[in-house]
Amino acid sequence: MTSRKNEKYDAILRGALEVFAEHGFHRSQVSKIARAAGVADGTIYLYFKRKEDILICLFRERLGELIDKFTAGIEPIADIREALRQVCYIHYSELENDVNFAYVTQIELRQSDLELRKEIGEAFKPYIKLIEQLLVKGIEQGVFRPDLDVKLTRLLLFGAMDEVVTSWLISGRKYSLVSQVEGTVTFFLQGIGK
Amino acid sequence: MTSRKNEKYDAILRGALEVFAEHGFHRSQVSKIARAAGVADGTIYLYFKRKEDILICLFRERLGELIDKFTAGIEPIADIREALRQVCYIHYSELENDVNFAYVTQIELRQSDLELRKEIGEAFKPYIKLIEQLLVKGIEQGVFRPDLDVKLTRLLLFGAMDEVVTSWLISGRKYSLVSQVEGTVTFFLQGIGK
Amino acid sequence: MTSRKNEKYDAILRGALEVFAEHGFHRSQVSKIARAAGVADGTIYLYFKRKEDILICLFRERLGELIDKFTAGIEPIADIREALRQVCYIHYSELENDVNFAYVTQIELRQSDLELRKEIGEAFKPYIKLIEQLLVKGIEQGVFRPDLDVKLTRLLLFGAMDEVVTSWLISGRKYSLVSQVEGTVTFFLQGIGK
Amino acid sequence: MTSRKNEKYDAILRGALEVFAEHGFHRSQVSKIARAAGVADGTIYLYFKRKEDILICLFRERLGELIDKFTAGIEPIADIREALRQVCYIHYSELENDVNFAYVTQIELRQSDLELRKEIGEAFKPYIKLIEQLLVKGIEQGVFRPDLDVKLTRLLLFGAMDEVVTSWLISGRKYSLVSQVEGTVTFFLQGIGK
DNA sequence: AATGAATGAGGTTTCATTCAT
DNA sequence: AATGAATGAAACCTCATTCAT
Repeated sequence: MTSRKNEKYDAILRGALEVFAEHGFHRSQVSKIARAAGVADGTIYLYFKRKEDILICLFRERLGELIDKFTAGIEPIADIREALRQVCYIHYSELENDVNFAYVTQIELRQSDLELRKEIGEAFKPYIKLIEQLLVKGIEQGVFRPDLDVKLTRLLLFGAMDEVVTSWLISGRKYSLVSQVEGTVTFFLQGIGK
Repeated sequence: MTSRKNEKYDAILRGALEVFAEHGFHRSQVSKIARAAGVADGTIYLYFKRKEDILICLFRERLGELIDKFTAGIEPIADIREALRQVCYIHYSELENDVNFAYVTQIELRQSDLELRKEIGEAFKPYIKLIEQLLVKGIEQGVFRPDLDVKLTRLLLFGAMDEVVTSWLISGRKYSLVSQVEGTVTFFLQGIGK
Repeated sequence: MTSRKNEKYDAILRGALEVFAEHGFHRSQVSKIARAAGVADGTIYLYFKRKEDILICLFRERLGELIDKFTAGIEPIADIREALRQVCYIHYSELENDVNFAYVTQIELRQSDLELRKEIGEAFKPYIKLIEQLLVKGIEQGVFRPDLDVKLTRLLLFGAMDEVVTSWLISGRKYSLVSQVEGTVTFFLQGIGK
Repeated sequence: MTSRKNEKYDAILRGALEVFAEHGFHRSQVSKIARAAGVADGTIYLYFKRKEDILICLFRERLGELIDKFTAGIEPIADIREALRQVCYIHYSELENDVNFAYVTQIELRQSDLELRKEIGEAFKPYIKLIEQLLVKGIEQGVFRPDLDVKLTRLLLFGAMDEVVTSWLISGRKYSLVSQVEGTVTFFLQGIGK
């Protein structure tokens, strides 16, 4: 029942991901998304209030799944350093494995005004929080510098990874993103280590 | 003559910076920019091919000046670590001191499709190169790790600073950006240090 | 069975009257009417062919009742002048006592193209006819001018009353409509001359 | 110069009058009006804020002219009764001579919600005022009943004439409107009584 | 070089109506 | 008979760009 109900909703999100990634948000007409989703134009507005909402929901849905993967991925890891590596690995590998989603996240999602950016920032928070918790735990365990500014550092880590992904995308994905994990994590660990 | 010619050109860029910062790129009609610049709508097309060009040129002009400031700022500094601190300081302070430009750089400039993003990446290159040279020099001087992946690290540094600035903007500029220099640079130096 | 059938039919008309009066015909979505009537959107199309039909039927039903009231109201009155006064009184008092119906009659009903206007005119005919009969009887009784153009005069009477009602509605119903009966009827009976 | 400037404005109003009269307001697409006016769709929005504005302006312009004609028409007439006849004559003859304008005034103009109706009522005021002055003057001269409710009577007069015009239009203009002047004015001046 | 009136393509969204259940 | 999810046509308006002056 629920799955039936979500059928169109999911189809629209799938179609939107496709179209957004290929044409970019602003060049993606609602009718194009509808066609890709196999529904009528008007149907989209039964599930989403505005075109922008599709972008936001798309992002939220996928990011939610990602957060779960992050949480599940680092949970069993006792070593904080290893956990951080895992975060970076998941960040890079997930985006490398879903290029469409990577495009939407890195390029399209940024094509929005301040208002929307704030909402997106809100959606990112759980991830940022997760990094923060890692940092706090690391400080408690004496693995990271005790004088670390947690709020600043989480930005530095996220920003650094984010740029690596964007750059990889813009340059045409000519190299493996996952191969950058080692260099990134080494930089992080030295940076925040004692 | 040239200066006369530049008069309108500059006025348009100044007007555009104002309008872009206040309304965002997509909400900035050409006529609004023209009014802010004190010229007629059509005049803009004597100096710029398309609306997008204004954004690109605006960015290039200002970034050019910035690059000069960077170069001039670190030239006299012998200590590589200190030079890196200076880079970060200039990055943060320049954007903190010109909020309009900060908005355009961090928010509006990203509101563009892949095509435009590539052009912008091109404009950023001199800055990225400058960071790269710093890294190379640091490695040569034995101040930075010899196994540093220069191409990756420059992204990590830029990305980290970029995110700090964006986050500062989106959060409403409630704290001093320059006050984040120390934490940022410490993170960098430990991260890339021996 | 018939009454059961009429149950929904009536509910829809009641809902429509409510919604039309509050939002106006063009701003009254079928789904809004359906909700007000407590039925599904599709159900409406089991009873009415088009949205417009609801308006027409609504009007016809109520006008039918009104005509009956008019007929019943003037039947026992021997004095033609008094009968005319009664017509005006019913016209004003009925609309004053059902403001929703007044809105629909005076404002919404006019929001229709020529085609529809003709149909509405058709529905008005019995009322116009009733006025006409009154005039004829009055002439026969020697109470009214024998040279009266009946076809014209019925329009003049109806139009005059109609305008008084509309003006009362538009002005915000700040005075009693019934209080205008005396002035109106006096005007009818003796015009404005001495 | 001014005439040049008004050229398009007038053309649009002329086109709109044509299209409104033929198709009705709601069925008159902006593009249809533009074509009839010989301008581009967008041009319309240089002169009118919204489609509705065209209707309002069209009406105001023409009504303004009419008011002038009314004023000029009755000015030289000393006899109040004759002046009233003249008002009715102008009212009927002007609309009979410009059927398109008649359609817009009697049918299309009413197709608007309460908000707009109020604005239209505002535009009608000068005409209503003019009738009022006539009544006042007539009372002063002892030609009309001294106990006349001026505010009510002006509505009765206007409403009566208005209905005659509308009915003439809806019935297909099968008779001369001007031929109704005598009957109408006689009714006004002495009512229906003997 | 400068103007700004004119252009017209383009896209989101609404909502009356249908139809499978 | 009743539902309500789905449809998809339809149209206003915006605004980047042009071009006659």
